[in-house]
Amino acid sequence: MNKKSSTPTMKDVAREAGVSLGTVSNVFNGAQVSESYKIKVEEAARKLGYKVNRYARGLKTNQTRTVAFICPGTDHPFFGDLANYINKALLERGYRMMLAITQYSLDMEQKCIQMVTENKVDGIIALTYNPDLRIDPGLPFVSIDRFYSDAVPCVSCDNYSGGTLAARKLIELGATKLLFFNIAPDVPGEPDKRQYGFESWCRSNGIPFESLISSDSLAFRPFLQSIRERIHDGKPDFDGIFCNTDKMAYVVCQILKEQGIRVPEEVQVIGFDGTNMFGDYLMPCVSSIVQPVQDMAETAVSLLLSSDKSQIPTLTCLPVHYRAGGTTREAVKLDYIYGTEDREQGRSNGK
Amino acid sequence: MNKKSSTPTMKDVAREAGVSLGTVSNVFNGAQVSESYKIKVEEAARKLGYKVNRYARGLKTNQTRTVAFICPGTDHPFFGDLANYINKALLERGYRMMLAITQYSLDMEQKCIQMVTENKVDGIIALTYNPDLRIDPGLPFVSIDRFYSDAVPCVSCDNYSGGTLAARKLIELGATKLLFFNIAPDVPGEPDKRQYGFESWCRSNGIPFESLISSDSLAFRPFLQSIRERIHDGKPDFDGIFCNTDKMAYVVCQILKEQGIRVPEEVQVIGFDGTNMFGDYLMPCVSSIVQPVQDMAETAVSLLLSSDKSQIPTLTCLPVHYRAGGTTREAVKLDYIYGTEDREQGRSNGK
DNA sequence: TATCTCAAATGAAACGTTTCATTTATCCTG
DNA sequence: CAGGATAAATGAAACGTTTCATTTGAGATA
Repeated sequence: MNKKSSTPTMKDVAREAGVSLGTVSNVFNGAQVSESYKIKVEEAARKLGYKVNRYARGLKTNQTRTVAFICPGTDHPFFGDLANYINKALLERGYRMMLAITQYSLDMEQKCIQMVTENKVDGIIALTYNPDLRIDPGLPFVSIDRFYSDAVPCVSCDNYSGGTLAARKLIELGATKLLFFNIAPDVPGEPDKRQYGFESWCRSNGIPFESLISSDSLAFRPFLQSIRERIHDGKPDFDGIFCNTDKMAYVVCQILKEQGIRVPEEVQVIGFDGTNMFGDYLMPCVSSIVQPVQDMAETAVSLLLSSDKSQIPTLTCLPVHYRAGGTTREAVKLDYIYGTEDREQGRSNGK
Repeated sequence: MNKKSSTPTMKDVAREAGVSLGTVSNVFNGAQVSESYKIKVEEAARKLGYKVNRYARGLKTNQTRTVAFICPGTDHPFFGDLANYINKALLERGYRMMLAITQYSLDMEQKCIQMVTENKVDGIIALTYNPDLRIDPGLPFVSIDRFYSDAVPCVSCDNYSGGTLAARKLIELGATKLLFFNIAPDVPGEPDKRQYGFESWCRSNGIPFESLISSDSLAFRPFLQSIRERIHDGKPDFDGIFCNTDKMAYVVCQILKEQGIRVPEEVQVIGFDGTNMFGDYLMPCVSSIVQPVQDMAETAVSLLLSSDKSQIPTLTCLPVHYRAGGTTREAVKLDYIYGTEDREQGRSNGK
């Protein structure tokens, strides 16, 4: 019956409907077509099971309604959430997300840019660490958490205020001598400002504090070592800790527990990220400065897709807030599981 | 200088190198080309900054070296890990992953299939729930955790043995009366076998048990309600709980805590998934039956890409194992943080 | 009726590759 | 040195769309 068994093309649809190729194209692109022809074409397309060939279209139009998100991995809850929200925001605007994973490798970051460029994406949102990234000035690009240049808009949260807030909260909740923990990043980035905010607030308010920065750039083991050295047995000489990430906060809590130091009774701990594992159901979680992940995703997408390129801010810092968890001494009893209806976030599918 | 300012094509490279179009193509596809010509072409390509146009190539070859992974979301640690490993396995084989997120919506599952088909992927790996999914028999397809038909290979873990193992472990660790918790799935799937394995082992060994299945299909709230009803105040009439997922296990632990029941002293809890949040650093985590996520990813990829389609098993069940966490009474003290060097998993970048 | 207008339909050309039937060059063999 | 065999290079055609200059035809106008 069919001349060929392969997937039907517009030409097949045109023949089936008894119209020209251009008309078929016009139907699928919403151009001016008389109602009767439109119906004929749509019917033929349905009958043949026609699907547009995005490669032919992309070749011709040179735009793909696809945006790349380059990120270290989906294995970390923060990145996983971010990818999820960016995907959502793009979908709502009629775009597709192409995810490129770098596995925390600086070389891969450049390769991913190359790859997504070959795929003719209409823009790139990137969470990268490589300071020497070569960015094509012709391709819309939004960076997350890393400032490259005035030509590359950067979206981050208000890290500085987050640091300030953490210090203030710890003091308000009864701590008197503070510690800051971090792993030294090997390239500067927006998150560094958490420390500046923390230290600056402590200084302004005459609060004694100490910052402990594990030197070895990106590995976690030396970090464990250095905090274990700092937290010697017996009575600790501090009672409030601010960690640069939630993950570090969990580790610190564990080490405190090892040493027989009770959290939050003796020492209170605040992390950063607001990691929302298992929705809100992982309890008790670490107290944390919450990044507005969804806002960041939305903002990155709308900046990238914005048509008025002259109006785009160089750096956008979105507001953070504090979320009480199980590692601080809140006056009011926590009430997560009994929480209000709006905490339920759609279907969970039992997972 | 340049005839046109747009991105250079193979034609431009051919002109620059003083060779024919076909030769340029041969160079980039590893066909037989003399060394001197190869060098000329590569030099010209570098000079012009030539990048292959995947849309032109895809149009011509009708294959894209891209595989779609359709999954509910990257916000759940299990899916996030899976996506990460599938991406890795594909990359190692010279393929790219295209991620399509369904947000747990059955309609979206079909739309995602449509979308990735338009994008001419070479195959699909899907973690879906819709029992009526229309699957193109001409396109390689591997399903995860859901059996569709003999024509669609399914990869899962050994859920049945996992259920068995959970029951056995609880008893070995001193429990005497067991409980199983789950949310009733609205469509059957491989994970259902966890319950069968659990119950079957209990029956064979004369262990008293009870299975509590929250009826409302996919929401988490009724689940909370039903376990709270079951766990009434005072002395519980059970001392071991197996939960169908880690997330449920965390919730159950939290509710037990609310009721003043100590874990693991009075009641021990085992979950399912082996969720590896923050690498291995979230401690103490829930005791769990660990799914071999990486193996599952590798297997799905190699089944999909296997050239000998006649040899592909209908159902592949990969072995699970038990991982002690903080919710069971192990004889030996846990030692995660002090663990051996091989627990460190590459760079963590401070996140 | 002849002419003009304008919307609708047409179909050839182009997008940047790969493919493959020819052509050209090189090296042996007798 | 003629003839044959092999390897390398060539360039036109094709992939399935979109685009756009052109054609068609139905009303409206004179």
